[in-house]
Amino acid sequence: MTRVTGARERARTEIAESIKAEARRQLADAGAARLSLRAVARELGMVSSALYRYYPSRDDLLTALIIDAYDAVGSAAERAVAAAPAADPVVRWTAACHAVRRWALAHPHEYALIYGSPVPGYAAPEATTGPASRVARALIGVAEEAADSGLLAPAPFESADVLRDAEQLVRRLGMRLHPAAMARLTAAWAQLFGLVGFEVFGQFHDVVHAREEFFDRAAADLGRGIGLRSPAA
Amino acid sequence: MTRVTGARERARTEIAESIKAEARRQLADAGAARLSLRAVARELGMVSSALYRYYPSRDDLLTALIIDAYDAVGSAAERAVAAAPAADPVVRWTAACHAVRRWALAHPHEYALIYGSPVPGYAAPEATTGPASRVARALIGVAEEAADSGLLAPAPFESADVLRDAEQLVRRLGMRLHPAAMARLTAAWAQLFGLVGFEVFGQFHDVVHAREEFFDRAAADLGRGIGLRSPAA
DNA sequence: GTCTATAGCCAGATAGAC
DNA sequence: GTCTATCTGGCTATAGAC
Repeated sequence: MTRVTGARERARTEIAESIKAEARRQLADAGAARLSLRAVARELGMVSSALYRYYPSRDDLLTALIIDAYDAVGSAAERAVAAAPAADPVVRWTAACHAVRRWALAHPHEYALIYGSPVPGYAAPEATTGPASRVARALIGVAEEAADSGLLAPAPFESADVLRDAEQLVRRLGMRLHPAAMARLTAAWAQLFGLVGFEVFGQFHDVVHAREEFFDRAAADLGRGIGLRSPAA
Repeated sequence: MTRVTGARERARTEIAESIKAEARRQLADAGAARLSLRAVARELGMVSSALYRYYPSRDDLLTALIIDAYDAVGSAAERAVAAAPAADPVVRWTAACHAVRRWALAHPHEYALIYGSPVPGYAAPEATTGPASRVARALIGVAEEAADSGLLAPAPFESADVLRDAEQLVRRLGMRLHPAAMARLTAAWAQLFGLVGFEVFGQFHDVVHAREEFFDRAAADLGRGIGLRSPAA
């Protein structure tokens, strides 16, 4: 009995996965706002009503795609940090930034789904917030390790309100970075996605050609801007 | 004859403007990807085919909206710079940043149209590039004036490729900023829109509450990061 | 320049047979 | 769980009368 259920569950999961895969493909043609259950079903040789057994509505399919995308870019950042040399926080930071950029350039439509314009009429449910914070967590982790090694310059004064936000945030994420450093990091986090977004969305067209070099420099500056220091040789 | 033509032209322009105004209103409900000529026509009490006399296709209407949006945010930035005290480049820079942010928060859907996810199937024509550069020009102007007053710290070394891009860009815009400074400014320009975009698109939800203060601090840091200096008291 | 009418599509969602 | 069929809407774009 368990085995049969198991097989069924497996088949169900596989179909659900292939639906998401096809939907991801179609994000490129239609964008999130025009993602169509019918078109996905058509392409899979299913009939549209059959899809509703897997995703009760278009928004639920969107939510699944969003969670997957956040997880993908988050895990790319985490892996980049883990693979970078432990000794140099600036290098670790830059590695995380490059991982985000690489993932975004490789998956521009999924990037648009999570960091681009909100989809009209769609409100992201709570379930997306965890995955959405993975990149930030990876960056915070780099800063925390730097602080542990004495390689994080003390952050300058911030206003009480800004500090309160930062403190709340650190607590909610279960991390331990100093609030003033967290405030600066929050700004750098947003700025990182400014660099990535402009490249992915085409604002650098005819403006920046040496993009990898440009980004590398800007990302390192961002890291140093939040106080990360390389160890003395 | 001229007068009659003039009146006709005026009526035509007025109708074209009201079409754009209604389309802007509908961007909020539908987003750029689902903007519908029919819905616009309906709301104006016209029939859809009548709209084609003013905008030969949906994309042409989109282009008109995009140009207007770039012009609006660009002129907001220009006016902010003009209104800021001439003596302090950091203050002038920050004023431009706040103007961009204010415009974006007041017109989130138009912001999404120009700085958000590309509209699938739509390619912006050349005519948009001029208006699109107005914000950047305003920021560059601040840096140039700072340099004139000796209030722009020399930019550090950049790679040859990055410098070449920056030089080309300055030339194409008909400006005169030093290429190394331009390279830094390009990064700051993208980062500014990272801050603004995250706020407008909801990434700061439950993350940053003291948003104006947070932004003010980050924008000033950005300006100082590209080398702007306040005059000695 | 606006109208009616039409072609030729598309969508999300549900009912009910099998 | 998949199917057919259907409801109820939507769309861009064009033809041709007025």
